[in-house]
Amino acid sequence: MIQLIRGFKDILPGEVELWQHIEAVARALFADFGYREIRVPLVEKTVLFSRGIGEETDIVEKEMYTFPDRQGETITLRPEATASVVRAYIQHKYYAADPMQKFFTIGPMFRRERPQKGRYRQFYQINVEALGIAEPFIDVQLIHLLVTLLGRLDVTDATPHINSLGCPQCRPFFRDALLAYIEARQDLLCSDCRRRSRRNPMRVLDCKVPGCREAMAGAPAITDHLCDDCRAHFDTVRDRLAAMGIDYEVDKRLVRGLDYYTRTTFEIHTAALGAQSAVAGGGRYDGLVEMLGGPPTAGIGFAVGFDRLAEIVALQQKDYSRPPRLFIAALGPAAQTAAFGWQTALGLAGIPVEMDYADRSLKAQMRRADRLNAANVLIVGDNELAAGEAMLRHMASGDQVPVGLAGLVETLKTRLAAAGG
RNA sequence: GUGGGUGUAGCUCAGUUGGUAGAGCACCGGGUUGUGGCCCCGGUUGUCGUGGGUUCAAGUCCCAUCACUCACCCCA
Repeated sequence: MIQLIRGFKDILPGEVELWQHIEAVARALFADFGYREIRVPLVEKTVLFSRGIGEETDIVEKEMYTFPDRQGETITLRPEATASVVRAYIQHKYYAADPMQKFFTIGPMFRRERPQKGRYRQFYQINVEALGIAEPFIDVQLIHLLVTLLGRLDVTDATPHINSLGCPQCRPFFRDALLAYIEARQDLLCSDCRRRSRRNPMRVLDCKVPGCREAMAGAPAITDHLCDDCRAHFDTVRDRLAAMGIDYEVDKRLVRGLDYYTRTTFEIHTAALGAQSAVAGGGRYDGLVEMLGGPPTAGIGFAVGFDRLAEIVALQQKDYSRPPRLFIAALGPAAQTAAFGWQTALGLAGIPVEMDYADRSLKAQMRRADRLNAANVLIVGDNELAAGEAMLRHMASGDQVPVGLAGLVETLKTRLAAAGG
């Protein structure tokens, strides 16, 4: 038997309907706010990600699926979507005609991590990106969209955590202050933190090791070191969120793993998935367009972890399946032939109908109708084809299923109840 | 990359100090029935994850390996 690759998974019928539901809710919401779908390739030149995400991130250093194609060029399965969307924005010169562009995209990403709950090597994200809008309104809108999306999916325990990472003007001052603080407490930190303190001291802030948390409790907060512009931006975001009635928490430990983030960052966590608690996250990346070769352009976006979101929504145990409206239990060769014709006609009329393609016992066919959760069952023998035709006309002409037509059709539940439980 | 747990039928699992592989559900056929639920009878399904080793004998003990899973790490 050939098995699928470690960390990859099948999304089977039954689960797919839930994914479709989530997608439909997301698409409708984004469309209502003027976000347009963009579909970008799954494979890009490696340099797009190494430059966009950051050479020294874990993603680029050890998690990307990178390989040479036949001509020897090094290409990579996309580990995230933002870099590709920004690349498309630059390549198609959106900045020239109208720099303000709002996109969304939904699709698979690839990272070679060790699989665990809510984490796969091929995972799906819902991405929203807004380019060319520097004003804090858009930060607020994205957080609002995220909260609304989760709300419409009945995800309740989701509060946005927000922070500001500052900008290239003010972050160096904070970084210095943080480094000084960390260096004074080197021996209190775990080995991971001592290692990463040099390269990315901000990551020490969100280390989960108790000793580190303790040692970092009094660490300087980025929000105390923001320049005037960044401070004003962050204050406006907070004011507008409050004005919209969105509950949020300022989390000064909130830093993000990708190098391109600036100013506003946000995450949404949930307790439903154990350690993989982040279900969505995003932030502003005002330098990224320029870094990838475009003109200086503001940018902000978020990603929703689709797999995790689907697992959370699945906990609600709602039924998104679309069972057949009718099951035709045909007894005898003539009835089978007629039933096949009816299934075709009703299917073309938009009414999903199931049947056994084999002339099996009524018991076997009824079991299958039950398993498929068919709304109605038509039992028809070789001598009852005329009644079946009448049934067909009724169903094809309107939504109403005539119950009890010639005694042939009844809902399963009615029949079972009549049989006396 | 590191650590823990788990691998036996389609599913959930049992399997004693090592002695020829089991149950329930599901599936298929039949009986009963107002041709169906319930009930009754019968039947199919396994390279016991894989490969080695110990042994007269391994699902069981040992080693390796793979997969799944949870956590670390990282991230959404």
